[in-house]
Amino acid sequence: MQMDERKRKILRAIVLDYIATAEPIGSRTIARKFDLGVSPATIRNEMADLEDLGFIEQPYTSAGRIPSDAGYRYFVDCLMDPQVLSEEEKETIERESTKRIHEIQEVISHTSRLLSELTNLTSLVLGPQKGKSTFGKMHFLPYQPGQVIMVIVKENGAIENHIIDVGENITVEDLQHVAGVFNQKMRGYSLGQVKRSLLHEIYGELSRQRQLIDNTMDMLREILSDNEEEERIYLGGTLNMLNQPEFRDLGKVKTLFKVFEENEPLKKLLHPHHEGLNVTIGGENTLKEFRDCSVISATYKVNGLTIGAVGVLGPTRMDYAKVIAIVDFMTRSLAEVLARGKPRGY
Amino acid sequence: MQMDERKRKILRAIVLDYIATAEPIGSRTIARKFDLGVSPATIRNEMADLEDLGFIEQPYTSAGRIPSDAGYRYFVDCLMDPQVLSEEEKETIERESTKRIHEIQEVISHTSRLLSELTNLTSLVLGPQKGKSTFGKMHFLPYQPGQVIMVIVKENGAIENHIIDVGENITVEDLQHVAGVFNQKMRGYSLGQVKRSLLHEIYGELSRQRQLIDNTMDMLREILSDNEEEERIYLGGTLNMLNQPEFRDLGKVKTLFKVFEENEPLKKLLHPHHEGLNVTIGGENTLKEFRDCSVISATYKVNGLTIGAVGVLGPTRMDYAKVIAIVDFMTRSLAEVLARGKPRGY
DNA sequence: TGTTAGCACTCTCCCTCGATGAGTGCTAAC
DNA sequence: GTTAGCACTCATCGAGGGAGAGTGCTAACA
Repeated sequence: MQMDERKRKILRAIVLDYIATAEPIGSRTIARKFDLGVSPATIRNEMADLEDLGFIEQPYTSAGRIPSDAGYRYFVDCLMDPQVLSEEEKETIERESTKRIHEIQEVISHTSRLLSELTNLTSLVLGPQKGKSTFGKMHFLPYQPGQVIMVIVKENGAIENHIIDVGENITVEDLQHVAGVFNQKMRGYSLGQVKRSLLHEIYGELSRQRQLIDNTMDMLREILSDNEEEERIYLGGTLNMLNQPEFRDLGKVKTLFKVFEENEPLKKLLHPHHEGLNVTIGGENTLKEFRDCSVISATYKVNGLTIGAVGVLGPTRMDYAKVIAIVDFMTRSLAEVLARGKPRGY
Repeated sequence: MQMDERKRKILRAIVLDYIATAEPIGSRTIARKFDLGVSPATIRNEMADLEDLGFIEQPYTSAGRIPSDAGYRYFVDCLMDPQVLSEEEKETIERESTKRIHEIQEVISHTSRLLSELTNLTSLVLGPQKGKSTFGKMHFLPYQPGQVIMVIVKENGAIENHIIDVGENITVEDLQHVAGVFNQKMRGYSLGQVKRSLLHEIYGELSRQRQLIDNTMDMLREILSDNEEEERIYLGGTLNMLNQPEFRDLGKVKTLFKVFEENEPLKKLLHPHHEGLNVTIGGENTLKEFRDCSVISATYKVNGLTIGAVGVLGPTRMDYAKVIAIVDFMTRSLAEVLARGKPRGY
């Protein structure tokens, strides 16, 4: 048995209606709502075929049909009318993206909020991967007696400062000397790359300031370690899930929200199978908690380099066309923002 | 009608049982579970009195009784056995608090997590109020061509850095001069306090670096404005609410979680009526969303100065004795941690 | 051969009804 | 003042039945 034009039309009708109403739909209703020019009986026959093909299923005997994961997949791949955003929506996104932005955090939280507001679903945003956390330059500034501020500029432009104890009898010259040696020896290295020999050299040149060096190295270790914290995924609009009829069950809500508190599963959800836009439907998700959910995700690039991803999580019964359009537009807008005014910190 | 010893015993039994089971309790069950030496009928009479006094109520005719807000209040004020934490619990808290802590953020998130884990309720933590954000000292460091890093040390010890554009033709001497003037004129002032005359002076002395001054002032305005962001309340264990039978209703969950997303209502919840430990029961909360909830909150001090507050939010039917003990112990532990190794940023 | 009308059948949903049981308030006896 | 007895109330639960939506099958039709 093969798909023909009429079967396609009927499948399309079923998916569209189910997305809109969340109710199983029967042959009679299809005939009434969608003008297919055939009687309910004919539609019934076709529906039996579509069920054999695995595209639709019945929650129970003599209920209407609902799309299966495969049905949604076929719909997304072959049946869906690509949608363009309304001017209003485009404007909302662009208005946000023209705001001046200082910190990468702000970009992420804006994006996340916008995505969830526009889709009424939950948004996932993976910020730009930090550039390699390699040592750029170091400065010391006076702070309290016995303490100095160590300012580290990484090669990716991020700046961090920490206070370190130096003891009372360190002079400004000592500090300048230490900073000078570090700046000369360590530029471009991450801490993992600092070889023993290099350490040796540093300790050799700075034997007098032993304790200062130790403290400095401790801090550097912390700052330059590729902190996995950075890969945190930002969630937005989790409460929107509560509005979905498929989450009327408190147990489901609980397991879902529990997963939201962890980072790893979300990362898995967002990590793309390939570059560009991904649609993952229901059981295609590896995690069983999300077998009723779909994810539309997309990576974004700056200067031809993929640096992050955004996504939208919703029930399998989501408005794919619309969400895809939003995610697509959003990644473009985001890439633009990042390319234009490179915010600090990545 | 007055409370007597037997009425007190019965009220205590009702509250204790309802806290444990979340089920209305009847005279027969009280007689069976609690050995009061009187028959159910006697208890019934007393319960009628307690209802007249407003301490208990019936969800519907011929159901058992449950404590009213006033009943809980009487219980907390007069009937409750103060509880001491188990050694195990004390140890858990103290183990956490001996960890070395760098950032105030970490202290807050630890506290929040611990509180919600120990109580199985939702925790609220208001971090130490930042000290006055007055200008301490300023440094400039080289960054990119045309940009410098401005490092601001506030008088409360917090350090922030920002990048500002300076144009190509600024020399190191110019920068030093600017920093010098600011350091001399502005120490100890918050931005609101910078008088026109002072600004005048600064502009007068630095007329050559007009643009740099403008940019610097912009940044300072941002950094020194008493950012209300700082007063954010940290929530922990919000999901614990889902385990409470009183939130089996999805509608309630939704409104509750919606409030959780805002800051102002939570602040109101936590802001103490008086120093030390506060118990706010049900309708005593001003917000209607929390009329089924109670809050145990407490302020904490460092050097005799109240600097923040923690709290636990749960259904009115919570184990007051235990939660009070935990919150109390926690604030002490927190004060200790903060007094010992003063983390940066407040 | 594909399409359609008719029809019996199935299954959920919702309402009603009665039994059950917990708990009460009242009364009268102790 | 306390207690036993009793009639009464009301939520909960399960069974039963009607309504309604939808199906699959069959036979007639183009």
